[in-house]
Amino acid sequence: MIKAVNGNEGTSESGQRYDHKHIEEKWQKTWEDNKADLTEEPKPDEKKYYALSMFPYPSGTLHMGHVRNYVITDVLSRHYKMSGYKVLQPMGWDAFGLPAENAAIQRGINPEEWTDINIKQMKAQLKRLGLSVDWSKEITTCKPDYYKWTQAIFLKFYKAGLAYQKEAYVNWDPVDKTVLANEQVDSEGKSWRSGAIVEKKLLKQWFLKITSYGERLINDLNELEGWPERVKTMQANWIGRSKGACIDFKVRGHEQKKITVFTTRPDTLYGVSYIALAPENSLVKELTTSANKQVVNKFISKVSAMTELERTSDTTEKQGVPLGTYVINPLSNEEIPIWIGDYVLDDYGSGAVMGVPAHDTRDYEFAKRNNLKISQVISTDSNKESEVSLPYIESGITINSGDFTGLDSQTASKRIIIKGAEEAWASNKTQYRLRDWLISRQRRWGCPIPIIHCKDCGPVPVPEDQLPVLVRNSRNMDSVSHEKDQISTNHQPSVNCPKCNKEASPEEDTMDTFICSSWYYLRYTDPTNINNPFETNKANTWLPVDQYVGGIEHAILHLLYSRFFTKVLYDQSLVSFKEPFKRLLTQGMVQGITYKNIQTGSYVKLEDIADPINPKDPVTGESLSIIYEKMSKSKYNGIDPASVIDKYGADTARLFILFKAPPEKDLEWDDADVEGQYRFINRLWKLVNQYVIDSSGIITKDTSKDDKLLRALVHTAINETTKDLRENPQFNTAISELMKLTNSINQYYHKVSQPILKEAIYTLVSLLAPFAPHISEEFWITLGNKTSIHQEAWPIYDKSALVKDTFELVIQINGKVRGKINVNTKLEQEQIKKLVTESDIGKKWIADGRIKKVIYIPQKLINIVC
RNA sequence: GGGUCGCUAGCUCAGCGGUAGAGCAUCCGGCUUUUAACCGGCUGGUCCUGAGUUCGAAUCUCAGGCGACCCA
Repeated sequence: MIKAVNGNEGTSESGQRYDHKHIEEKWQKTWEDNKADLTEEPKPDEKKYYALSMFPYPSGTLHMGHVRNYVITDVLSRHYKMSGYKVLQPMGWDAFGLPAENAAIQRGINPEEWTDINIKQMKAQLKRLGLSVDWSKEITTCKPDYYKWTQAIFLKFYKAGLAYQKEAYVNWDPVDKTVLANEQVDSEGKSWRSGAIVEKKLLKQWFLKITSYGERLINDLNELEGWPERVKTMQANWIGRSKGACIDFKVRGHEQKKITVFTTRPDTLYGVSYIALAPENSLVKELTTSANKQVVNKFISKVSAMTELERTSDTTEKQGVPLGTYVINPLSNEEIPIWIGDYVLDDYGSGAVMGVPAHDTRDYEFAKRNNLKISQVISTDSNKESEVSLPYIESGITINSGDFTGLDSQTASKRIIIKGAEEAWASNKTQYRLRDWLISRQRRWGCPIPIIHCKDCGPVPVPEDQLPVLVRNSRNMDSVSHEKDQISTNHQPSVNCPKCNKEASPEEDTMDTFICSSWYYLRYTDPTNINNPFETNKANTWLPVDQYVGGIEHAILHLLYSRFFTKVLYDQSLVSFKEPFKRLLTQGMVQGITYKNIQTGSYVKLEDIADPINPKDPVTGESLSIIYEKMSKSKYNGIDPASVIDKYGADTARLFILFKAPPEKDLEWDDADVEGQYRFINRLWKLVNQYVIDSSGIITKDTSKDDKLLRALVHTAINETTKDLRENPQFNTAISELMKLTNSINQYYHKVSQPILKEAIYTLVSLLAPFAPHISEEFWITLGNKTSIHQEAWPIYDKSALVKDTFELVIQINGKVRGKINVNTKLEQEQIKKLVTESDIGKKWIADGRIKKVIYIPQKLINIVC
């Protein structure tokens, strides 16, 4: 169905200068009036394309990273729409979170009003980009009509046993004053949001059982063919599957007690010289002899003050103290001392490790420091004990291992576990690094956890017909402190227990905002449903997302959580797919030029620099380095999208950001290149308008010989551009093709017949449409069409257009290019060989006519070896 | 330390067994309503290094160098 274009478009700007402001405003209004971007549901025989951008936090200002993200998604949406697909391209707001709450606390503003104002601002900025987003699907996670369903989904998890409360040592962010999930703390122990070093606190918190899905989350990565390899690797590393064994050590003198360790190297069992327990391990107290009690307690309190990073880092010294008790090695019957070590964590594995100093780096350091025995049990060769330097952590051949000596590591491990299984002290075990997802947040501006705590019944879910549990006190959040203990004294009015009806208290914490974003892509398919989070049919129609576009910073966090949610909903038969995002594109950063003083580390504003070619620090006079870094206020290198659109228009901004670099790479902002794109549009403007003038008066010429050449170039451009938009999108090369085609048309303009020229111009405008939607629409109308270019069909590649009568044959003699000749395509290899040997080039380079071998690549080249 | 990805014209990147290319910038010429725009044209490359495979390597293999990111 082709919609007629209404409005004031009948008057084109033909012949005048390119006025981007006027054209873009006109078309944005026309599209909105015509509801051009409403989603059409695909009929059973129609193909669908779900193009999704990671939705933004409504900070109020659009930055270049957003622009890049949404323009990429829009180009794909527009292309697939022209290619006959029914397309869903929605947009929404990840609207709960700290900036609104901090604004509320600091300035006494209502966080909801603050958020609404920001959304309004950002939406207006977004609309200037000319995105074909269907705004009727808009969702906002902080609105009750959305978070009601976040709560309903939480209760589904709860009822399935996937949400539970536990007292544990958790990551506490002292700046944002809330706990964090493990995924939200980086490898340096810093909060992903505030950058503060997190502390450990013992608190009772809500968790989601993501560990139950660890195996499926890692296995199904294999199905994600359209994901970047590095994102899959990062997720696999995060989940951290290791296959090994559990081994029980009996405690001497406590025959009923045993210590279980997990190890990936059962083959080193003969080399165990100590067992190290986590200081928090519950066995520590009863296994400590009275003589050792004092040092052990002292050590425990020392460790409790350390961060996880300090305890496990490679660079810190491994410390520990002995308990004074011993275990028995089940294989060698040797007595082995029990220690506690700072590098052993209680919540990983069983909170105990077997120390094999000869074959593990950290065990080696620990043994060296504490004078423990180091016995080598693995070597490269069964006879050469001294050949390897310790610690030797590779697998190899067992030595000094009793009945298991002389085996390779793999065989030894297998046999040792079999023996251990027979004697009931060992078993195979797969261990994951992934831990359960801590979702409680001690914040107000988040989705409330729909649980009521009753003294008699314990935690009780809020009945579904009473959802949503509304955000509390949002009107005067400024008056409320956020320390957990102070919130308690500032208690909410009590509620009644849904089970026993006695007085009870509501859960005070809110959910991690990553919960809200773990299912939003489903809500887009059915955003106004008042009975369910979404209708299963609708979700199954549109999902999985065909192309997801967003930043690499969510490689683990959001993408892992969303995959987890999808699998849970799949298990509850609410969706029919196991993975939400078929293809993922992680776009690179947009970087701005910075002038940095390397000595002082400070950044200098461009306006403070006298000579930008040879920049000097205005204070110290030192030379400044010119480097590109992610745009930010503190580096004075930000470019405001609004100012670029004002000056050059959205089409130029779109072309620049797409052309400058492949989508997954970082992009360096360069004003000169922006102007280059603006000039490109101006060249197009002249070409199209000149053609309109000429075509109205010109009588069709006879078909000339150049027709074929231009037509071949046109269809090459169709083919290349289409390939660049499919499979592995490369917008930079696609736009480069459009520039080449423009140059070709100018070159052949006066040499070809009218129908061929028309095909070339029409094709060029169609191919341009997804990239520069406003000017393409303008061109289309200027050319005399009455419908929207965005409703037209994508040009179809005609392979036969590329068939030529002659081709340029490259002549190689002994693999070196010596010349080229024009050859009729009908000639066979023998005829060509004759032609070449008799040519001037052949005569010159073929010595004495002795030809050893001829390699002929049809239509391309001939290589004569002599 | 491990993993992933890069290294091609001044810059940003294509090409991934068969003549090394595009855009921008530079330079030259033309034109005009000359602090500049536009049009046309020319330059410009040990394809990071070394070895191997091949009739032929930017492209495949191996080793090394440099850089980015992630994990430890």
